[in-house]
Amino acid sequence: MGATAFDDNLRRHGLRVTAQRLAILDALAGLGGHSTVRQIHQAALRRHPDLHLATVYRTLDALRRAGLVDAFASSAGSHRFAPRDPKHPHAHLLCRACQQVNELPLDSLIPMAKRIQRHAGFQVDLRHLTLIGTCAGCRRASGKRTGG
Amino acid sequence: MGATAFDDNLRRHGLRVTAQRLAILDALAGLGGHSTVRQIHQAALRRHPDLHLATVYRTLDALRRAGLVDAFASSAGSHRFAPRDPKHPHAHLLCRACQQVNELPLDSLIPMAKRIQRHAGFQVDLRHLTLIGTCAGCRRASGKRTGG
DNA sequence: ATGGTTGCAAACAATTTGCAAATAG
DNA sequence: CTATTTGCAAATTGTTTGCAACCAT
Repeated sequence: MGATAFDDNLRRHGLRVTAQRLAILDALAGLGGHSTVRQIHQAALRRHPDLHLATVYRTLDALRRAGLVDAFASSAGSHRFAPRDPKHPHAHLLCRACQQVNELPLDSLIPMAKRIQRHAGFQVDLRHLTLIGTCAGCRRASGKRTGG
Repeated sequence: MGATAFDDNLRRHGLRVTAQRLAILDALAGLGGHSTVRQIHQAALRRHPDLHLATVYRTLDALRRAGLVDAFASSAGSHRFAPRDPKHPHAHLLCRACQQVNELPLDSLIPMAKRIQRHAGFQVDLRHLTLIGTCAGCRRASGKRTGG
């Protein structure tokens, strides 16, 4: 582990490179995304047993401001965080039934965003978009309604 | 009290008609929508000075389950509530800069929802949709970027 | 009368903050 | 060396809950 990509990313954004931050970035990458602060903390503890929860909050906030992670609010209490992947930008599909989060490539949404910007002057941030609804599985499980 | 529309709505959904609930519904209507629990409580206190905050939480939850109000999570801590208006269903545009919430008629979004349902099998609940971004005013105020 | 509702206080959970010690640059 | 960053504990804020009294039905 000859530290590298992470180090650079941090420094590039004017943040100091600390063991804690590397542990958190590593946890974020490992969890894959859509994780709660609690989950990130748990995962990062493996690399850095002393890591304090408050540090995770502060670090995630710094990373968010630096644009290294995306944050979004779920209706269920806590926020979720995901490492930002410039190669595969995506919005989120949050199933109200099973609380599972899936990804939706931005392509499907760009026309809508353009239309809204034209009509309402509002510039939608598609990376922070979370669509709430019912996933295929849960819809089948309950009384699959076509809605509308 | 000539009670009426509100009374009926409550009873129709199997809820008892209490002074507290009428005060809360009235506050919701007066505030117009997108209000926090705190705001609703404050407003409702005028009609019912003893109204306890816990009651507001319980009532809003009951109203939400009954489909009389919509709830949505803002990234800034607390949830927002709005009376549901079947005549003018709308999604929400939340400006990250000024925290202001505006409405967006669902028409603009239905094609997108249909496409997602077809492709991902995910049924989007458009009434709980909050688009985060930057409103026209704030975009002009700061450095209006066209965003990628 | 009887079960849904409320007020209250206390419990909970998520997040933030002040401060001294530790440390990256 | 100096400005950041961290650990910790305590404070804040948002929300939920147990329970006895209360009130709509």
